[in-house]
Amino acid sequence: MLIGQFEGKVDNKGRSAFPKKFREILGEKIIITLGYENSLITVSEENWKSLLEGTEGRPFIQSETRETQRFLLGGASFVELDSKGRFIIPAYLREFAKVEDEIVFLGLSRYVEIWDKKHWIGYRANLEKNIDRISQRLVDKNDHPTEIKVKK
Amino acid sequence: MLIGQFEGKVDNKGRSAFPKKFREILGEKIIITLGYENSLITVSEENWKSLLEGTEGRPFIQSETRETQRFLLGGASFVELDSKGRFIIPAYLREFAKVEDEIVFLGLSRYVEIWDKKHWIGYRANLEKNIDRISQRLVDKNDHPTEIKVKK
DNA sequence: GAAGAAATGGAACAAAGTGGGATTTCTCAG
DNA sequence: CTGAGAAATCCCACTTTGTTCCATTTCTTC
Repeated sequence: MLIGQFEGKVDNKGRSAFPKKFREILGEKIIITLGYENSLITVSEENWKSLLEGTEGRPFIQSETRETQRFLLGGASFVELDSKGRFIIPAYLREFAKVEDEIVFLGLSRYVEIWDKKHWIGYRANLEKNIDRISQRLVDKNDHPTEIKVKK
Repeated sequence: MLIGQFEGKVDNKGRSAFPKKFREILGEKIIITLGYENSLITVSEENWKSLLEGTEGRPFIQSETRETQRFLLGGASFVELDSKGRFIIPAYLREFAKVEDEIVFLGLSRYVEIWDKKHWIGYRANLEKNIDRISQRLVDKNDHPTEIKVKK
């Protein structure tokens, strides 16, 4: 299970070392794509493929299909770790996540999020301030099943 | 499978270099035609026909069928890459896609979309609003215990 | 504190991208 | 039918980028 938080950095060639602990679980071949709040998501190849099932073979003349595919396929990249466990974050993803120098790897059960460190610190500060309220809402929601289906 | 996105440019002779990764999959002879949202579609000869599925075999009396086919078929061009992997986007397609200087190649499984960079950035900003909905599926799927594939 | 493993940074090498110029082809006018 | 001009194509060389490998430093463990 992927848990914990590790810091890393991106060198001047865009290279970044994947934390050892995570590497053992995710494998050498990983998929990196756009995530929430301008973070990046990395998942194993297997998990990625299982997500794609059901999106393939759909008529591309439907606009919904096109949008989903542009996001899932056009936004994702297949990366391999080098012999030292390093990989290159594609330029457009670095741009998206506003990655500069220092980054943070977050183990979230089955996947790993990558954040720009400054961005993460700012986000976390906000999160900690509001965690009581957010958790409370989560509890409230779970106590009222009828409200769960509300998804923005 | 064609995934990821790459940036490219059109030189002063109208030439563009097709990204290496895509070239290896598509081959040297490609078909380029009008796409949706003012993008361009490039596809290998083999996949061209399967791409048209969904538009064929429908009653010809439907004007939508005729129009969709005129759009896709009538706008198609056959292009070959030069020894350096470069090709020329036909003038009418450059006009259609409002291609100026910088372009973006999007790998979408069986075909590649080409966008004017500025146009893509604008479109993507809108697309990112859907990130929540789609990313949630990626994460949800990974959290379902029944689907976990146990790794060493 | 020493030995081994891992992380980091840099240098060297290879590959791909870019631009310019020369040659060929095409078109249109004389 | 022929020649000039423009456009397209080909080819070569330079620049930039990406990749691999190696050496040094840092961290762990015994």
